[in-house]
Amino acid sequence: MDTRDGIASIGTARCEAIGCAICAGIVGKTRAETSRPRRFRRFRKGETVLAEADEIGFVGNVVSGVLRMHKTLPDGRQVIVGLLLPADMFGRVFTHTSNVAIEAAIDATLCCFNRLQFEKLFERFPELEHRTVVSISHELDAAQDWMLLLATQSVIERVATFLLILSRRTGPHPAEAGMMRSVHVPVARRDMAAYLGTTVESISRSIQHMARSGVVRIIDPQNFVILDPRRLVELSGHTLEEFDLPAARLRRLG
Amino acid sequence: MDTRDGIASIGTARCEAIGCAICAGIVGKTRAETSRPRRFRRFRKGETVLAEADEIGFVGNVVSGVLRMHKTLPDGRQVIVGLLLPADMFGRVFTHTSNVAIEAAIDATLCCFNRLQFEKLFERFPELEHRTVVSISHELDAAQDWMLLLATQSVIERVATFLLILSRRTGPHPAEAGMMRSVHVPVARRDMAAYLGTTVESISRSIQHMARSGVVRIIDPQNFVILDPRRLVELSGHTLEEFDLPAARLRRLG
DNA sequence: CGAGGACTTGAGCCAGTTCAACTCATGTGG
DNA sequence: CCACATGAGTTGAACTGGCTCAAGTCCTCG
Repeated sequence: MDTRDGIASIGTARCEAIGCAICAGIVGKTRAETSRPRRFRRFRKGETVLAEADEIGFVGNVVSGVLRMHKTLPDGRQVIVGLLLPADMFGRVFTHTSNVAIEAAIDATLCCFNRLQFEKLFERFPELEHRTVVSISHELDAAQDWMLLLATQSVIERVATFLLILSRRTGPHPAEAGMMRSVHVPVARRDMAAYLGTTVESISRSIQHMARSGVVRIIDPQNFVILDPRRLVELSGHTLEEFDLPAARLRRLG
Repeated sequence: MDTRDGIASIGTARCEAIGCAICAGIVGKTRAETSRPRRFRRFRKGETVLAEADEIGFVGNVVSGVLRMHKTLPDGRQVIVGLLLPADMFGRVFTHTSNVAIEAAIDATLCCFNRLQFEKLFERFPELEHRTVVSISHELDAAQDWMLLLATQSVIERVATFLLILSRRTGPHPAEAGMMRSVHVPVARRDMAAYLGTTVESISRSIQHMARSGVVRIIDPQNFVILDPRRLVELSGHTLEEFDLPAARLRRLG
């Protein structure tokens, strides 16, 4: 089953640039044939993409911006079960109603497909369904990792882990030497707290503590420089390898 | 895409009885052709089915018994990220290494397929891949529900939720009237604690408290009778509907 | 019968929550 | 342009749910 030769991305430049899993999975001779069902949609910060228990009308992936998926208990307590960054898929195939609410955490552009049309594409592009399976699998992996974090880790460990994950996913590629890693947190404290299963106060104390002890420098509430990656990893309770940080390349920054 | 006419379960009586998602998804004229790659395997309580970071050699589903999936931090803290009951799928397609360790929580029989052979079946039986997508989606839903539980709920709420979920999944079908629901917890306190992100002591205190206040009756440490389903649901922080418990049918038992 | 494991119960302690006050940045209307 | 409101973030102080440690019971198994 070698399909690699047949694969040709038919996405726009933007979709190609971010490694859009969906568009890369669509194999077709003509651009027109395959790009018809796709539609770009913009959502402003705070707008709802899909409410909890909503009919799932469309699926797709994030082109720019950040989406947050959250769940709410009857009494109002809520948790963010995932942040979706560019290239991540959202929505669910073969599923009528959503298990989570999806909102734009900041202004976002989405590459959307009608769900039923998207499922129909599986017939012509089996590779697309395989990619969908892999995408959901990764989301499940992330959810299970997060369960470990929520069930066993202290607040400081959670914050450290969160910064390291963001650093790996969104940070500029690490220079060969130097390793001046800046981290941009794309959401406010409130969302961070809902994601990490704690309160804004505890988040604030953890971050200030890490700053006082020289592990990170606070540029502004949403931007940090990781001064000491090794110690940040120690604080996270994980190992260097889990964040793709080879020990050989790390050194302390002044 | 109407494949329903073509679907014929080729599983054994046992697979059919439990609604085995995989075997039901395999469409074939001859039993021999499709049942070849399948193999039943038995695992004794405590045996490892798949270790964390292991090569995923086979996938399949649970025929009888219970599997536990768990993750471990470098320092040894661990959490159970899921229990797999009969009819649940285990393993991961299109994935080389496992994100979780899988062990038999009690003696278990598994219906196993070589992973690569299983993926090959997708070509002939697209319905099988669809079912796989749905299966992973349900696992993701469960993981997200659990994140809500771990991030926001008190220990008593978690225990109540756990009992209600087990009651729905494994309990005898509720009589039209009476609703004498007995719940069998298929794992020991230690596993319950690891699943609910707490300690055996806290689990014990919660259960004893529910017994003292007349919500459940303790038959033995792993068997309970739900005396007051309504109050158990209240304790869980959820609503009746979330556990398929129509209010009209519930009444307090003496 | 003794050892070991599962479960329960008690008592003290602490991480993290809650509540409250304060700073600072942003925006709005007179 | 200032007065004021509003929201985000930080910091302090007190409280508490659940953890830790310790002891005890009960059951199973060799």
